[in-house]
Amino acid sequence: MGTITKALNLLNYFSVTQPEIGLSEFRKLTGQDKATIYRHLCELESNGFLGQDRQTRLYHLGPAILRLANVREKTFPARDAVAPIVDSISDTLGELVHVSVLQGTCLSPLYHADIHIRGTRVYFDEGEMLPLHATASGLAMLAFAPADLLEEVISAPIQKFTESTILDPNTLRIAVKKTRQRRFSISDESFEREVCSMATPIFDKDQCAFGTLAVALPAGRATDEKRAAIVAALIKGGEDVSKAFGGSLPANFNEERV
Amino acid sequence: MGTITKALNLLNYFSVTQPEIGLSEFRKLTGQDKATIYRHLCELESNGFLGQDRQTRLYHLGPAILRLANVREKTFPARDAVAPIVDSISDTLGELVHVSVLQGTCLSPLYHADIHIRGTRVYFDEGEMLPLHATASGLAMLAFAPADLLEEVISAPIQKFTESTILDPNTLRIAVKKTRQRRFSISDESFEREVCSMATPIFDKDQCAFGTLAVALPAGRATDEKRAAIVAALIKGGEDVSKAFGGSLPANFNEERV
DNA sequence: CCCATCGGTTCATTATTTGACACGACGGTG
DNA sequence: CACCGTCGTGTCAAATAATGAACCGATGGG
Repeated sequence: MGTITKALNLLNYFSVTQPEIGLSEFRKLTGQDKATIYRHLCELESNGFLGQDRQTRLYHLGPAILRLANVREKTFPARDAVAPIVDSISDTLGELVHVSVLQGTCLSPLYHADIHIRGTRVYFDEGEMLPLHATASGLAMLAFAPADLLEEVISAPIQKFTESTILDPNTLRIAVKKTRQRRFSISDESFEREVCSMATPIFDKDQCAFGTLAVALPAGRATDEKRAAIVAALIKGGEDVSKAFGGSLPANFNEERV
Repeated sequence: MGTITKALNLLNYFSVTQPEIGLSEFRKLTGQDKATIYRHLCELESNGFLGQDRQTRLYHLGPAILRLANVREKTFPARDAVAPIVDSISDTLGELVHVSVLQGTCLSPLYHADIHIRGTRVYFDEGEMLPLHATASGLAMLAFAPADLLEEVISAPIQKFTESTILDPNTLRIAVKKTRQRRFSISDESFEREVCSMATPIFDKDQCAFGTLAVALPAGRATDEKRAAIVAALIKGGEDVSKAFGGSLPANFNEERV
């Protein structure tokens, strides 16, 4: 692994729940040497990717990221492009909908539409990465990405999130295969308790799956009728989102269904 | 210069006017070896910081940046905090106002308020870095940052933007000193033709200057009355913005004025 | 058909990174 | 006070990764 990757990886430890991280904590998180991490942190800081609190000495994400995000959004308005589609699906279903894109062996949220109704709703954090093996989005991604992605996930240690998290490689292979046949995936509380989620892949202009469109709802609300509605919305929405990215569904995508 | 800095530096070449960059172009821009750049680009891409168009092979900023920007804004809502203040100043003055933060030897825009009136207005790009020696913001920054920043700027080659750009180190020193005395800086067409700009520093909770509040307007509109109004707005606004960041003005800041 | 340009790849050399250890400073705690 | 953990530095030999020149295949002109 190159030096650049190691340094950039440090940035991935920041999340909404952990916006500030100290040197010792990084050592625990990464297992790397203190001096190494420190040098990386300094270099990231001097480039504006990190900032440091003078009192607590804790590090946090820096302003350089905002500038880059600005350029990215102005020139590749992906979020703007998907937002109306995701919002619309969320409105009709009355559930949380999100679009995430593959980043290494995780999915990174790109946009999500919250719902504003009374009662329970799923909490979703756009700053948190989604694991491939435990989420509906992940299954949908694995099912339509090149096969070596699945192998990569299986070869790594598989983290357990709930009682329903798939831990066995073979079970995972079967779930992925089933997802490929159905064109959408289902996750019943495999990532978070009480949360049911369904997802479908989205494709770029080369017909490569690069992310997912997903719906997440409290398990108690996931009746058969609701599920059917979600599937319909996903199948239509998946195509819409792909188009919004300038992409299109693979030719055999519709026929693959069993 | 470390490997990490070199790689991150590649990201800085992206801007709204140049959202896609190819390998050869990077070679021209950086002067580095092609293979080196290529490896850096690959590593940045595999971490989601860059994406590549399969047809044109050009690189663009990746989605990982969006996620990090999201975390940053959710946890350190700097833009949200500053926005109302900047908007308000812009409204009362009827001119473009922006807040930028120091990043290395440049200023990186954090937020700006456009004006929506007929006639001329200054174009401002939040994705573009501002040089320290040629802008009002830069002078204000230099005047209140540690002295070695000025030395660093002077020791580097000084780029000429217009006929009025300060190129001579001593002239720059004098301008900085004057700015320190006045508490605000003026730039008459030293960065862009026909643009007059004025700025004041903003301070964090350690009373360290970390950025600037600035107003930019067409030179023709910069009458004496207008300038007086801008100075008043900057002096009040500088304190407001500093407070919004949880900071405050240095104790001797008001007394320094001559 | 030749030449230039571009993205991508290879490989031996070189320079950098790495991690272990050590030291000083700081802040909190018993 | 002594003790503890943490951050920030240094040093240094060994390991590793970065480097740049050369090379390849594809593409597009003239």
